[in-house]
Amino acid sequence: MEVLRPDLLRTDFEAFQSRLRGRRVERLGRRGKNLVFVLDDGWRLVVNLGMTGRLLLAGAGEPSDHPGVRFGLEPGGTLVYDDVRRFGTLEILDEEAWARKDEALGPEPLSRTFRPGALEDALSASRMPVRSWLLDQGKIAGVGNIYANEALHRAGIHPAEPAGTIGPPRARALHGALREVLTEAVEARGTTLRDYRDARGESGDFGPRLRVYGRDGSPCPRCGHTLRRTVFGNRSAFFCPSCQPPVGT
DNA sequence: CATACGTCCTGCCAGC
DNA sequence: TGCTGGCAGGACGTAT
Repeated sequence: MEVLRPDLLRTDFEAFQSRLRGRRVERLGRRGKNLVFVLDDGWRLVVNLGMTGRLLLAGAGEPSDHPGVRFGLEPGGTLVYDDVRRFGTLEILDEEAWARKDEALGPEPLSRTFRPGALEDALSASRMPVRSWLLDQGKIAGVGNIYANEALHRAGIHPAEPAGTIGPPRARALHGALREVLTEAVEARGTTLRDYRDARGESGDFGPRLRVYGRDGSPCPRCGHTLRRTVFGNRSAFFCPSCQPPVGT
């Protein structure tokens, strides 16, 4: 292993190396935006890609521009964690530490056990703008700014509307919209705005299917009104002023 | 406790 | 052509 960018590690460098060296990866998982490598001793390597992180198999696709950590694999090959902006993190957790992190995350939107009623109840307890609510990993796991905005457009909800005023019918619509957009995006292997690549170096194909994200000034694909952009919570929100009317109008 | 905002970091692109 | 300001997929710490 080679750590070129120690600031990516959330675990002390010595422990990071010694906990990984010689271990076998028993399985790979995902929880929210965290990639989980379960090791043969029960510890886990947990990777969060942040904005621009990628995991690449060296030699499989494009070369890594900004390698942060290189893992030598047995019997051969190299897995590279690459990240221009270095907002991503890598850490080694034991079962207990992983359980705590897991519990701090909200439900998985694509899980069978995620029911419309649960979303309805959770939303009703908050006064946050619903777009910010969707980005809060403790409330619902794995939803980022692209899919939060896309789901809200499909559900006809203004991104700045307080979560608590949405009410049962639209909460059910949002539940369906989230599952729909996430399922379609996964099938398309993700959205590549600029940097995202899968482990083979391939771009995702969902970009052309975005209806509002990054499309302010263009016509709404549903009604033709001009899409708008606004900023709150330090993040851009994109919406159709006609399909997603502000609360009270 | 819940919510709001600045910050971390680098690169790209529109506009002047 | 070259510079500058704004903006970017996330999440955390601090302030209120």
